Amino acid sequence: MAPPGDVNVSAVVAGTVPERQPSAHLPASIDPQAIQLPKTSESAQLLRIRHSMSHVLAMAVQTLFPRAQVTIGPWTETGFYYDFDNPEPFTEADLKAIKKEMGKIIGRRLPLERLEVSREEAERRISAQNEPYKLEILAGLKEPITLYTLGSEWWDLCAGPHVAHTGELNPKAFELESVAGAYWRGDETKAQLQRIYGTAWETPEQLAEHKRRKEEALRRDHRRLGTDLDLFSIEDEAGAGLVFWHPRGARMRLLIEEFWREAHFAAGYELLYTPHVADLSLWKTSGHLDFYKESMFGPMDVDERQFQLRPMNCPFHVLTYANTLRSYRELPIRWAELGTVYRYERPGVMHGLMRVRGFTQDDAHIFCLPEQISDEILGVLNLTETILSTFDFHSYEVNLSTRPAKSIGEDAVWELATQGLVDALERKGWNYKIDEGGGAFYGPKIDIKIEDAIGRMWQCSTIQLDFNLPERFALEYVAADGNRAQPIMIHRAIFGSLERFFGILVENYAGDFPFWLAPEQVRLLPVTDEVLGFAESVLARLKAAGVRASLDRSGERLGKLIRNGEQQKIPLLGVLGAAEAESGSVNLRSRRQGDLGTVAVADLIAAAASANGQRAPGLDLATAS
RNA sequence: GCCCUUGUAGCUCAGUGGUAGAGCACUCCCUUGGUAAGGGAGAGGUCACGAGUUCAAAUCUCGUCAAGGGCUCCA
Repeated sequence: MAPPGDVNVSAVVAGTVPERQPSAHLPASIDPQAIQLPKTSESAQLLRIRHSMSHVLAMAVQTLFPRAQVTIGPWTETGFYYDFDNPEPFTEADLKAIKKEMGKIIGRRLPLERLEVSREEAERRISAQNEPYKLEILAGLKEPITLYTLGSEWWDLCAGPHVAHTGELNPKAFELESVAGAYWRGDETKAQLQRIYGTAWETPEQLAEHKRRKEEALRRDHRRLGTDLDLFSIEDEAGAGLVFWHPRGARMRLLIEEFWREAHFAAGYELLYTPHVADLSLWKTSGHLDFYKESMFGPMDVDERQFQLRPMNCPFHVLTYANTLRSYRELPIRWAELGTVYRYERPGVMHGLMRVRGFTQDDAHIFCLPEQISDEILGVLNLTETILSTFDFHSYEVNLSTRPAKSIGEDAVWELATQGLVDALERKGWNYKIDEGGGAFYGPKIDIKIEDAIGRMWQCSTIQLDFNLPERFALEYVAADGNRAQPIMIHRAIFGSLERFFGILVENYAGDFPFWLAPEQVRLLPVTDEVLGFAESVLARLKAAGVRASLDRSGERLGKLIRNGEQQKIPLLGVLGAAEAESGSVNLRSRRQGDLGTVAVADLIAAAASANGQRAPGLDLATAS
C-alpha cells in the first residue's frame, strides 16, 4: 500500500489529492509493498511464462488423466488457468500430483515450437486426437492457424507467444491454487468444465510476495474483521445474505449515516422515508415485474391484494413526486433516502457484506428540467467527492456509458442528456472513459470506481438518467407556458449499498478506523483498582462530551489491557495510574500517532470532541487547549 | 443454480467406527501489577440439520441448510 497522500493517479483516475497528515505511526502491519510485482500486461517475459505454464499444465493433466479433453487456457493478472472436460472432477488432492508432473515437464527443458498449418491440416490433427472443443475453437479462428508443440509428444492450438523451452520456467515460482467449475464459453447452458487455477512468476521471490499479498487481503477480509471486531454477523437461522449489525458496527453505520445526512442537507436535498412493501401493481407500472422479476422476492398475499417486498426505491419516490401537481419553479427536486431493499440472489453468490439479499441504498432521485441536467450532475459529482474523500478515497475511475442499441426515448433527449453528463464531467475536470453503447436502455449513466488502500477498485457510485419511469408513471410539471411537461429523472447513489460500502471501509482501513469513525474511540486502562474511582469520573466526562469511551474493568495487568486494546484496534488507550489520578491527567497511547504522553483530562476531552466535530483521523492535542 | 472444498465450545482448530479435546475468550479465587499474554480453579458442545448403515456414528452413505474458492448472474 502506498502511504495515504501518495496517491497513484493513472490516466483514467480522477480526483483530488489533498495534503494529508503524515501517517508514519500507522501500525507496521498496515504497511506495504516491499516488492513491486510485474504485471502480465507489462512484462513480455511474464506473459510468455504464463502462457507456456498453462500448456505445461494441460500436458501434465493429459498425462495423468488421459481422458481429459482440453479447451482454453489463458493467462490472468497473477497467473493462468486451464479448463478441461474430464469425466471425473478434479479434487484439490489431484493438484499435488499435477504439480509434480508439471515439475517433471519443466525439468526436461522441452522446446516449445511454433508451427503454422493449414486449416485442413489442423483439422486432421485435432480429429486424430478426439478433441471436440479444440475443433470448435478452430472453427472460430482466422488464418494463419498456429499451433505450439511442447516437446515431441504434446501440442495445442495457440497464438503464443511462449518461452523457447520449459527450462525458462522456474519450478519454484509457480503454484496450483484451486479447482473450480466453469462453463464452456462462459455459458451456463453449456458443458460444465473443470478449471485449474495457477499462479506463476519469474522468480521465487515474486511468488513469495504474491502469497504475502494474498495473506494481506485475507488479513483485511471484512468477514474476518467483522467477527474479530464484533461489527456484524450473518445468522444461519435467519437466512443467507441477511445482515445483523452488532452494536459496534451499528455505531459506525450511524456515524456514516449522520455524515451522509448532513452532507445531503448541505447540498440541497430533502429526505424521504417510504415503505418496504407495497402493492404489486406498482412494480407492474414501473416495469420491474417484466425485466427484474428474477431478482425480486416472491409476492405475498395480504387481504385480497398482492404485496411486494421492494427491490428498488425509485417507484416510491416517483409516487411521492406525483402526489401533487408540480411547477417548474419547484425544480430541481432532490430527494434522498437510505432505502432498504431486498433482492433475490441465487444461492452460492452471496459474499459477506459485498453481495447480500437485504441492503440499504443511499438512494436519491433528482427531478429536473432538461436544461438543469449539467448543473445537477455536477452537484452530484461534487457531493460524491465530498463524501468519498471523507473516507480517504481520493482516487477514482470514471466511466460514462452512452446509448445502447436497444433503448427507449427520442434521439434529441438522449443527445441532450449525454451532453449534460459530458458537460458536468468536463466542468468537474475529471478524466473519464466512454463506454460506447454501455448505458441502460432507459438512459445514459456515469459509474465511479474507488481505489482502496491496497490498490483494488470498487464500483460504488452510480448516476443514471432515466427516461423510462417518468414516462411509465406519467410524471409531469407545469411549465412556464402553462403546458404540462415531463421532468428528467436522475437516479444516483454514492455508497451504492451501505452494507457493501461498510465492507469496503473495513478492508480499506484493515479495521484500523480513523478516530472519528471508530466504534470505541478511547479505552481507559486503570493500572490498579485504586484508581477505578478516578477512571469512572474520566469516563463520565468523556461520554458527556460525546466521546465514545469505555473503561476496562477486567482487573488484568496493564500489559494485558494494552494487548487487548491493541488487538481490538482501539484508536486511543488511556493509561490511568496513581500519578495520573494525582494530576487529573491521562497517559495516552495512540494507535496511529504513537505515544502522545500525559495530557490533562480536560485537554483530552477537548481534543477528542474537536476531532469528532471535524471527522479527523486522530487527535490534535496542540490546538486543543 | 453449477463444480470443488468445508461445517466439532463464543473464536481458532485437533480428533477416521468404541466415554467429546486443546489454546484463546468467559466465570470465580489468588495476585494490585506502569505500556502487547501473572497464577490457579470452573463452566461451556444434540460434533450444522434430517434420514440411513452398524451392536456402536463427530467419524461411513444419502439428503437439506450454510460457509469458502470459482463459474454463471448482478436490466
